[in-house]
Amino acid sequence: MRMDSLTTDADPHTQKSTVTQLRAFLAQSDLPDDGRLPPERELSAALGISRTELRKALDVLEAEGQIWRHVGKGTFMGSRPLDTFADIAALARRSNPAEVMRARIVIEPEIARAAAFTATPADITEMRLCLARSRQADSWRQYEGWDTRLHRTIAEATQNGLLLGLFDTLNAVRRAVTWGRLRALPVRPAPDHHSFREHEAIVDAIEHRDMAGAANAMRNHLRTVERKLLDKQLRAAEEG
Amino acid sequence: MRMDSLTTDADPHTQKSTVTQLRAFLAQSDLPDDGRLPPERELSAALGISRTELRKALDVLEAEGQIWRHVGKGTFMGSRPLDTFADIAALARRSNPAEVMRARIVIEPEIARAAAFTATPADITEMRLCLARSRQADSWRQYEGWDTRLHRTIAEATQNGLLLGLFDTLNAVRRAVTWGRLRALPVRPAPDHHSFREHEAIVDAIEHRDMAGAANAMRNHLRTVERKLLDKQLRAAEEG
DNA sequence: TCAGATACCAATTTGCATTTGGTCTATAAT
DNA sequence: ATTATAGACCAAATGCAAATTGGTATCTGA
Repeated sequence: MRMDSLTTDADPHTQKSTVTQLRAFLAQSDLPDDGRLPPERELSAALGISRTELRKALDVLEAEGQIWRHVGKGTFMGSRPLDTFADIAALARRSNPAEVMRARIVIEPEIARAAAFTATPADITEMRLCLARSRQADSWRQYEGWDTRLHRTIAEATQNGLLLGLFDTLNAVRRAVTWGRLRALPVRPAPDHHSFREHEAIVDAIEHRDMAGAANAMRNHLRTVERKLLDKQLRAAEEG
Repeated sequence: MRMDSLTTDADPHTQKSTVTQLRAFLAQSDLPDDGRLPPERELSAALGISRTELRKALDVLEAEGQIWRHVGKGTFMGSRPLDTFADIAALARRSNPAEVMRARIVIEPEIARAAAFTATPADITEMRLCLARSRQADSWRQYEGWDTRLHRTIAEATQNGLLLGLFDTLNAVRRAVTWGRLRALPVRPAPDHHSFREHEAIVDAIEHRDMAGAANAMRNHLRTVERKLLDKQLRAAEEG
């Protein structure tokens, strides 16, 4: 450990003064709402210091967490916005089937409730179409396709693009999460498959503008799915 | 009656033939990996038919679910992929403050309900901390920081990483959406600001494991925020 | 009456120039 | 010798105009 590293830090006074000068400038200048401060080239000119020196001062503020920077974007006051967790793969890696199921049970009933209030006749027509097609499905894969589309149509019926986006994210994670794994069985869902009745109850409630009924029907449906899923995992655990 | 001699007329035979011709073309031409087929203008020229007629044939294929189309993008084979916009910026561009508020009212009460079931003592301690800090805030910016952290702590308390991820997405969109715009007023929130009472009601309910109460308190809080937001927009509209 | 051609529209993509933080180098200063 | 300065360059990000593309309306002609 060489002590001269401290002395070569040449004049702590100088450094501190530039940081102080910068702090003062930032305190008195009113920044735009997004907290962005001027580009380094402008700021250094405005402060009458070199860009190098300014950057050293900015390094200090960044280390203190006062500012955050990003190439091409700029330098901003405040703390860096949390990493957009919107990465499906990352979410899926951190999650698991049970968690996905719980999240669905939290989110989707409320989406159904909202849809019961905002759904257009066209939405309901499409829901009915999904119902019919899912009954006619020749394979589980086809059935799953129409099931997914029904749930998404309900999310669309909220007429809220953000809710639809959140639903899509949830759905993408659901598909990405590694389950036991979906069988591509040639057999088709039994005509008395529980989802048929449950799906119909949901669409009926939405059609009748029964918000509470829609939420309950969706919750009931997802809880049944959850139960079947847990049963399946148990059986797989016993067999495996 | 000789049907086959009158091929110039617009009978079902002609229409069907264009569809067949199109099918044959698509079968023998190798499309790029994304399944995109040539623009309508090119394709109609290549097939020696008018764009109108081609579009009618494409309409048939689309109804059959063989292809999907999107303005500005093109026409593609296969089923339409769900636009998985996990992209915050894209979501924000398509959304607006009112929509964000509605989405919060749909999602967050249920998150609070789940949190009331799963919150740990440590979670509740942190919520109380956020409450206290928000009361002590010197500026709206500081207050907003603690408010955001409180809501996120509640989402964390669900112990569900996926729900937390969805909440973060919602929150990121909320920040990204351009409002009237947040004032950087030097004044601090009044000591009797409505959010203080409402936040406390939420945390109280969570602490008492009162799931319905937590959901109601959160809904009540967000509805108040929504009302204030609308009032503000109205005033801004009148002034501007 | 209806297919065909044309023009226009809005959503989207593409390409290019600009901006911006990050980094390196040469020069001058001390 | 060290350091500060200025300048140049890079990659990421942005902004903008032009081109592309599916969708739609209008006019024409048979």
